[in-house]
Amino acid sequence: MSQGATIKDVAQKARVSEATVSLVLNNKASIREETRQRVLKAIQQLNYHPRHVARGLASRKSGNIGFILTDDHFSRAEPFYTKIFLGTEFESRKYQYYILLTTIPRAFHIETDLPRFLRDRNVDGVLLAGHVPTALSEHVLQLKMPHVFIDFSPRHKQGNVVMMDNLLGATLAVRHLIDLGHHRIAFIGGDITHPSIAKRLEGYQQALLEAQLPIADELIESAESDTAPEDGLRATEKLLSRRAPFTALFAANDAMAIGAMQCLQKHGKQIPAKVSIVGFDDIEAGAHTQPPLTTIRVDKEELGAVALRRLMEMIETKKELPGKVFTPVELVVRQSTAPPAGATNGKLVSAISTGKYNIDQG
Amino acid sequence: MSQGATIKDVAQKARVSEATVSLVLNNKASIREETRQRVLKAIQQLNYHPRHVARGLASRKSGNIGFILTDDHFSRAEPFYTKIFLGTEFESRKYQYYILLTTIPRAFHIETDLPRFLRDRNVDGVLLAGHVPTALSEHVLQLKMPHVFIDFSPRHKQGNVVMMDNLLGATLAVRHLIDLGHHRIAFIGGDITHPSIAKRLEGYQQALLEAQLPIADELIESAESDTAPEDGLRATEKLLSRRAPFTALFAANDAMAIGAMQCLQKHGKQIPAKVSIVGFDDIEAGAHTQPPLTTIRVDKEELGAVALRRLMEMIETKKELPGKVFTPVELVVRQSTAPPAGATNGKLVSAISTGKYNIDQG
DNA sequence: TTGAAAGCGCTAACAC
DNA sequence: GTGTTAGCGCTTTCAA
Repeated sequence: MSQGATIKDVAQKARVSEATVSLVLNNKASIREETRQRVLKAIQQLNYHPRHVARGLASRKSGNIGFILTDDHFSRAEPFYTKIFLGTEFESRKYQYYILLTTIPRAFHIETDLPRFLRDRNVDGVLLAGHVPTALSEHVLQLKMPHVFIDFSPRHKQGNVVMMDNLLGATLAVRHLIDLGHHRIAFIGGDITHPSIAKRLEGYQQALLEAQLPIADELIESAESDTAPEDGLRATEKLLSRRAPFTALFAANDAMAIGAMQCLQKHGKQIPAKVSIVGFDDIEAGAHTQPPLTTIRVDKEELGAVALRRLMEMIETKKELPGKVFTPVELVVRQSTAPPAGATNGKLVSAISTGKYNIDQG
Repeated sequence: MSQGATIKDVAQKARVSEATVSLVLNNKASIREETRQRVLKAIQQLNYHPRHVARGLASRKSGNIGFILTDDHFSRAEPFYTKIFLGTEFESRKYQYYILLTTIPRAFHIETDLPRFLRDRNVDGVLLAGHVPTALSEHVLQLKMPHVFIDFSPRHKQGNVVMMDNLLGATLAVRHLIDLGHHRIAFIGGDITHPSIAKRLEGYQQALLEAQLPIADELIESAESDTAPEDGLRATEKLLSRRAPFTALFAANDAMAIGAMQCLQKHGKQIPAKVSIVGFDDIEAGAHTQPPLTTIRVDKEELGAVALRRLMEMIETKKELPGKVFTPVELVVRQSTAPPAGATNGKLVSAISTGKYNIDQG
């Protein structure tokens, strides 16, 4: 266990004090270049690596970040949060920080399910990904521990949130349909109480307004309670039963879009010949549907990386970073969208990127 | 940061020395019950939680376990390794240990991609899940760091391995088909160099031998290089082209089984009326195929938990634990299997559990 | 059964 | 610029 050189060995070898080695290590004070080189050389020769725990104790920091999400989010088939985590973990390497990933049950009880690292004070800050229980987020606030919410915005709190740009994404999706020549564009979305879904509906409406197209209630179906393929299927079924014609459909996410495709195909409506479809999220399954799904791509790794950077900044400056950050989204055009039957002037559109991070749009 | 009671506060409040508090905490020496209670009470009153880093420095342990897997394994759509990790993380709580999850690229270079915690000595042991590069496993061996391989057995090393019971699982699958009355049972499997796949083929053969059925080469197709649905589809296509009749098919995993189903259905062979199919792994998609897939279930969380327990034992005893451990598997009967057309005496079979952990079978 | 004291390997004031 | 001196909050001998 105790194998490996310590700072003491380095100090001796370089004929300086331990303090100097520490200063070089953390390039704190200005050190004469010559001594710096001597220390660096000793470090290399001894293959010295600072012990993370020792550093933690002395600096009164743990050097760890907690990453919390509910177990169902994590073990879901679509590796959405997994990729966010990956982005976080990768970014954390630049800061010499470690990520402690833990899941909490969906039915969260604060007495039994509170992540240990919160009690142990074994993290300097936490990342909360996806929908987390209010009891937990309130506890974190109360601890006054630096934190960032990812892809979720708790009701009782503004700020410290990193999300994908739902509003812009939805707008891009619907604009794409409009550009193709569609006028009657339907929307399906479940769990409309979820802030992300609500924003996507808002984007849909906004794009229609922009184009001076009417917002027709009979083309909006958002009563389902979840956003799985089955919900998409049911929502589309309802839409069809209203007999209000539409040539395109924007689904609040790819999962629902896939359900919608099944429903439409069952009814003999070819995609995109009869109905164009756009989804949201760019999940893997969407690339393998027949036809492949046009969608809005979200950079999950970037979401995780941005959140970590903000958190590190908060930890270093000991200040809250006000505002939400929205990470870019982009339109990915595949084969599920085309000009409506009989259209004359559908513009040709290719993948559109979206500029940079927008702050505080929400 | 420095908020929170320390051992000193507890000692004062309980009118004992810090050493005594420590002893109570780790119930090391025999402490008089009365003092123990006094200490415990003080701990509660002060809501004391030992600082993880301080403990680590003093005990010369990090209190962390590293969990290493390749990034493609981790972000794969089927949350196989994710669930293994979940099992590990959950189990680690009992030991007051934290898991440091890190991914390595598939194209691993030891100079640039070696997990930091190995350099920092920030873990007391490591778990390596799935196929990991030889360069890495050799480095770990060389560090003499306690380690357990999960679902993978490096060529250069026996022991310290936890796997699902591939041999038994395959045997159960094929026995099930035999019990239903099948005699002509095909096998498809890709990447036969992978130890797990090889074991499954072995189990297939063993079950046939047991039942005194011939092992027919023309019913075995294992030339594909991977085990994805496409490979299953191709393998089945080859099988059919040989015109050797079969009434049942055992696929080396569910992914291939799904591909096989597509192929057979395309050729108008109804499942299970014309051909029965059994897969392996019990992935989620298998429950939603038409018909739902009979398969071999693997308890992924348990796999992770068992691996952690073994690792902890190695850390505590400072000894290697020789031998491989095989975690149980069970047959899950769904609708993709039935007696062959015209069968008279297919036994009715329900889910069969498999007894307990077998050591060193492989 | 308990306490005193040393020390784990590093950082952080404050001198010089 | 660099060294000295204290710790950080625990565990761990070794005595008593």
